Amino acid sequence: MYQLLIVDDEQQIIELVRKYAEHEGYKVISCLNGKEAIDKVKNHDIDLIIMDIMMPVLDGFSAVKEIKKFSKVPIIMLSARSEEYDKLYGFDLGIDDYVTKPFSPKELMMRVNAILNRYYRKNITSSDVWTYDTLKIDLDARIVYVDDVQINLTLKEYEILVILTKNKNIVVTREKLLNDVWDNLNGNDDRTLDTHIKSLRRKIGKYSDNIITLRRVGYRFEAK
Amino acid sequence: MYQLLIVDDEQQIIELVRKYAEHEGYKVISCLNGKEAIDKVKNHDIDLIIMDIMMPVLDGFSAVKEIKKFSKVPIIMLSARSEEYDKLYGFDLGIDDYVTKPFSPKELMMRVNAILNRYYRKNITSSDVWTYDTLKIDLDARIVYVDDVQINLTLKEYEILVILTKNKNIVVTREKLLNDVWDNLNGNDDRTLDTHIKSLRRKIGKYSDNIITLRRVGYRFEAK
DNA sequence: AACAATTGTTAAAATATAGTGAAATTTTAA
DNA sequence: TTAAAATTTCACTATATTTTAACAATTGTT
Repeated sequence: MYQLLIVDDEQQIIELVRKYAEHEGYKVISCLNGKEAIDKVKNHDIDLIIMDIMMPVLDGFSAVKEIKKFSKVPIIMLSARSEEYDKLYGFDLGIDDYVTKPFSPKELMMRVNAILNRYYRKNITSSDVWTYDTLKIDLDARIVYVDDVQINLTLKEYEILVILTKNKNIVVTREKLLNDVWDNLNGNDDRTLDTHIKSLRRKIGKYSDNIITLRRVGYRFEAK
Repeated sequence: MYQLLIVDDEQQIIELVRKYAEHEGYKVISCLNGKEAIDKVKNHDIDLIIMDIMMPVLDGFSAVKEIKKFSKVPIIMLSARSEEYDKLYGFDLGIDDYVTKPFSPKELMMRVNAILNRYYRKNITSSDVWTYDTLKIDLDARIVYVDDVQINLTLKEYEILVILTKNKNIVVTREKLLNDVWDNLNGNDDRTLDTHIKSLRRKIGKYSDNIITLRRVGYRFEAK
């Protein structure tokens, strides 16, 4: 479960966002200014910050600058349209997104979801077992089972399978696979990827048909 | 996928922005002055323009004035710092945002994202599905359904359908389709496009009549 | 109505792309 | 160092996709 930190000097805003965030299944903690926010990030396991810019004691900019020194937590900034908007320009603070006030809480939540998905997609691999029917991928142990029988995948085969299943029902382009599985992006026109797909398909047996080929695009792991 | 048009007489700037924009997943086309920009907007499916003001042949203001006559595409203007008069003038033209040079490409991208999200009211979550009656286009999975039955479209068919539905109730010229779906604009007088339209219509069955032919102009996807 | 211009239709040809299997090469582990 | 495993390469095959081309149908114009 993800934990959000909401930083705003208006209690009303905090409660509004809290309501929506909790409805989405997030845990919420909050505080009223940048100084408190720094403390919270130091002492809690925060997954994402929603921070206002104009606040007493310590403003959003300064807080972000400070937080970025010791944390990589993604941040969404809130700002009133005219004044603070321009301040964002010129600062390369590494903010992930920003939303101007007044905002729609629903849209804010969509952005929160998007960032959390994007940001933590790769980290989800820790301590998790991914299952589709009787295809099981133990990401900790790096073992794949089909019908409870362990199958031996090579590094490349395994990485391809993980990328495809992590993006189940989403097309993964050839280019993305080449970039992700292979460090060097060759202007690749040999059959390396195809060959690995082939051996992967052979090894996962009855699930080979779940790896759909999309000509001129890439592959998609199809899961109901 | 959104397509950006970058208009600047400095090739360096174009390449800088292109690099960031492509990294964000945008498709980029570019040109060097306002006159070319007008042509590009007429003949390509552009979702947002990033345009410099000071350019030879035709400056940014004149180009915007012209483009606004026939298109609602959102525009971000670029300009050298401290041209306050220019700034005001620009906003009068219905420009969506304004960035002064030198700018941070990351910040520019944030503004691009913000405008595209606001303008097209599209969510940035992972489930991007366009629906008209029982015609459903899952853009992530690249799957099209009619009456909940998956239909298989080739790359070209799919791209044509996406462009048409993205511009629902708006004419997409033949030339736009040829430019957008095919990289190379042949002085095309064969029946390639028609053939693809034909097979697309066949595949989408009862929705084939929603693709309206406009003689000498192009096609329009008609949605109530 | 006659004609020109444009788009629709069809099947076949041409092209592009992914799949395959074996061999060559590189990496890894013993 | 050597054998085995993993990976890449490559020629070839299979197949899907795209284009071509000839002709038909439709629409617009006079």
